Amino acid sequence: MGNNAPKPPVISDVARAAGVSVPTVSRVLNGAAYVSDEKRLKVLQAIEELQFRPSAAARALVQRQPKLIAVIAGNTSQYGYAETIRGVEESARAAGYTVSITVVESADDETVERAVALILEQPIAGLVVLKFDPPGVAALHRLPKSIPTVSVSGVRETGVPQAVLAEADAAEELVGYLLGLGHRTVHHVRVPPSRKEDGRTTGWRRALAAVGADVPEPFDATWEPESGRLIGRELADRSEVTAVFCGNDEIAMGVIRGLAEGGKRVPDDVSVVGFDDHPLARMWSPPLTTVNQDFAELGARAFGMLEGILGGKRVRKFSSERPTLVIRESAAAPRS
Amino acid sequence: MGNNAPKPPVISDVARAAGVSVPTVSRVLNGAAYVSDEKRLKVLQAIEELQFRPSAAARALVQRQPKLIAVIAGNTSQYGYAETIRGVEESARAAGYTVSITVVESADDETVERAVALILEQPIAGLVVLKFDPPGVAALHRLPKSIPTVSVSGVRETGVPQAVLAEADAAEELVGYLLGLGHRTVHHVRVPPSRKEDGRTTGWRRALAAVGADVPEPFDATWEPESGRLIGRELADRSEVTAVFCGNDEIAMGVIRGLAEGGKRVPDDVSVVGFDDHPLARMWSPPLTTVNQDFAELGARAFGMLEGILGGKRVRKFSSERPTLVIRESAAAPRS
DNA sequence: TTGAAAGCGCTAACAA
DNA sequence: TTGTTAGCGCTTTCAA
Repeated sequence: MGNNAPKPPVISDVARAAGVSVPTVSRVLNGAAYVSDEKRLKVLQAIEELQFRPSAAARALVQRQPKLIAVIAGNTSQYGYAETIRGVEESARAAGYTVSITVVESADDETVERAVALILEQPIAGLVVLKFDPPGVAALHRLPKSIPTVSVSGVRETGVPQAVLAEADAAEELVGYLLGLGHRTVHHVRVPPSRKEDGRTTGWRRALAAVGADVPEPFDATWEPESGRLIGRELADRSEVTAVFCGNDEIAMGVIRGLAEGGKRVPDDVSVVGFDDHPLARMWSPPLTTVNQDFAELGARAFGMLEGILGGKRVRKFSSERPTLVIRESAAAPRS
Repeated sequence: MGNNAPKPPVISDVARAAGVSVPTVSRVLNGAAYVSDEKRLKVLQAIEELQFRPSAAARALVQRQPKLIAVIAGNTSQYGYAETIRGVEESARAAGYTVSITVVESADDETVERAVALILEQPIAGLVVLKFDPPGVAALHRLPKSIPTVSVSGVRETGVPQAVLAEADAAEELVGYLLGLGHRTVHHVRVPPSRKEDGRTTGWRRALAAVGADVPEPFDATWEPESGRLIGRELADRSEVTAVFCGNDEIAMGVIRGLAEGGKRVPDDVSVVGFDDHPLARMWSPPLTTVNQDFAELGARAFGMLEGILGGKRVRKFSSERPTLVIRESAAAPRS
């Protein structure tokens, strides 16, 4: 079997059916020039009858403005990523663009190169790169400068225009809050950083420095909550830890579970805070103190910048937003 | 400012630079026919120098086989959706395809029509429709049959080829387990169903019928854990409920929180089970008893079927997989 | 208001 | 092994 399907009608079929020339059909398609009502009607009818859909490929070729935006990301199902992508997709769709997603699984040359090549094989109008992690950063470096690009990140950096979340400031505030509760210092479990150090970690360091607190060695988690659980178990055995700042809520949940398995209660024995304000954060026991980040808005903003560039507008280098502290019940004063 | 960027080189630029004809360049590009090593080298050099990338639009136009797969979904960030999309993307990428995502926000005609039109404006090779919910189902109905399509769902249905999860069987097993624990009946909180009734609900009904238990009116949640919390609060006041089967883990977590707010403990006062085996399910307190569904595998399977169709192969109508029960600690025998 | 002609960047057929 | 010639389906001149 296979392709015995009747091949789709093309513009000339419509023209013939309507008894007009091809350019006339094109004109009604684009609503561009004057077409007599009579012919317009005939054309419309023919289109309807034949179920005609103009070929996207041909259009892209001749118009030189594809309606496809490519998003490059290190992963797609992690909360922050998924929400950012949702924001991009939603606003892109409203503006008549489709979005493609390509994940770059690791930062090694071959993987990055393959993913980039794949993307460039598509007729794309522009790119949004989620550079929350090393693969994203690596991909950004491989991209030809000739394609309009916007990046999305948690820290300001020079380069392409960027939609950014002021994570460092928010993290500093959050850790400052913990310190204010009376904790001597705050331990840190970080998620995979985009570079040597990401905004969350920087903010943590700044808060500790501000009060002259000890700066303990951070723990490294992966994106999996399970890695948080393992770290939680370790933490449970360290009697000096009274407060833990986790790189995101999912890791915080894992850490809390690990702590529980190790016999420690939150927030009675140790305070644990997260980051992102995941929808489950407030359902957790205890409800998580965290920082609310509007990733969907971030994605929308990134698309907005890209749209500006595509429209030939002058676009600001940065568009940043400040996350907000959300105090719930997973942090308390240390036991005296 | 805007487009003062030098426009990208095209194949004829390469041909000129390499001192060969355009088709020769095309030949080395596609590795198709014989090209002398000498010319091949020159061409390769020219390509490198000019940073030439063949136009995807032109290729799609002439080859009639675009390398883009469109995924249509009711949402993108919900766990099951996100994972399925990841599975599609991953296997598509391995096969040299890019995937685009379009969300259909509701099932109303206009929304569906707009989304479909957007997708059809792209040069797509095939479609994967996630019909876990009404928007997905509606979209599927609007799609022209001329485009190779595969759907993904929790229940077998005729129509286009389908990758399916045998949710009803798994739900039946899970509810049966609860009944086996000694519960008189099991209440049900369902997530937005794809049609009048989805597999999870059907399985629940079957399990109750099998033992002649009462069939209480199900509760309807949205995709938001918060809706589960609200329902949990209601449930807390109903002393006859001893076991609750939730449509997914996130809702289960919300329900448990609501129950806790209403003074009920899980599983001591009431047993609650979820569905999906979300990565956070085992981190929860208590760890959630649920059903493991391999959505990524489901997505991969869907792409596999699509690839088969595109390759002109004969493809089976269904490809199903049986989820597995995961017993943890959120369910126990009822208090006597 | 309309049609004829040209061309977008590429690949496929056909000679040479 | 290579170049010449034709399109792919559409939009955009340019005349009429």
